[in-house]
Amino acid sequence: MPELPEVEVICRGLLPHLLNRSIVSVHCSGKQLRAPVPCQSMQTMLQGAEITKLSRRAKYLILRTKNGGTVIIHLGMTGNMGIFKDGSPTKKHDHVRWRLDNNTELRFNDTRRFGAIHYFPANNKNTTQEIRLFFAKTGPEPFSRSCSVRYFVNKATRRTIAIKQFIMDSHVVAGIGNIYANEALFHSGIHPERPASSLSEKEWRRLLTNIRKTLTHAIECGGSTISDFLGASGDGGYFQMNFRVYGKDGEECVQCGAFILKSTIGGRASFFCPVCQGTKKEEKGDK
DNA sequence: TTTATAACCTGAACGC
DNA sequence: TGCGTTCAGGTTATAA
Repeated sequence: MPELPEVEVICRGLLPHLLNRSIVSVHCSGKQLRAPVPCQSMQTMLQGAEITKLSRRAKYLILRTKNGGTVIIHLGMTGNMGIFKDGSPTKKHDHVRWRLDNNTELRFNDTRRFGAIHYFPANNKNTTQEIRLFFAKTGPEPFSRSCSVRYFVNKATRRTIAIKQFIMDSHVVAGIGNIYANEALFHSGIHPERPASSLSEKEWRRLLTNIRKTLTHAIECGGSTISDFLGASGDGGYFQMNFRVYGKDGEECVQCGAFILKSTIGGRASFFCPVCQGTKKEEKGDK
């Protein structure tokens, strides 16, 4: 389940294999992802296009070509990308293959087809504007300066939604999924069901610090391997060894020894320590 | 405007 | 062993 760290790891892993390479052809499985794959336009417009940039925004990979075309890829729940030798056996659920000029292929594999591929053609004068619009509602990157304590305090004003759902909302802040929301809240000692507006400035500072620390550490570890995710190298990450609460229900808390509890918040499995993370109500005297 | 929920999808795990 | 059910979860659309 690729979240920001996993997408960042894939991006860094793919970059040296893609930069300055030209796309020879594009092949699609014909199966629809979350949105229809723009196969025909990619086949027409990307042929011979040189890749000049690969970057990440939120949980999206952005591939740019010299002729101005842009491919935006979301890995969904089970999506993965990797470089393979041309002609090597394809796997079930390989949905898009970009053949490169050095006898390799960039492949997009997605078992559950929750992923998405968007293509903004080179000859469209409004491409830059369209891409800007595409990300217009996406919140700031957790590492950016605009993602500050003040930003969160303002954004959370009068919001009664659970803090865990709030930080997982991509319109609020980009890239935080279920795993890292659970972990960051644990490290901050904040109950996941606390209303977003109930956090004090001090708690927001602690939470923002821990979101950044958790994401940074996960990137350094190569992400987390939870059933589906493999980095661009084909190796799994090992951040899951650092999980303190995620998937640990019934186990003892590493800090206090209490049993980790599991509940459903916003339809998502949520894990927390009932002692270290206090209660659903705001901390006394912490406002 | 905010919140809640359903839908999309496949495979693993589980119970019978 | 085989079948049916449940669960996992990011994003979007829709309803309340």
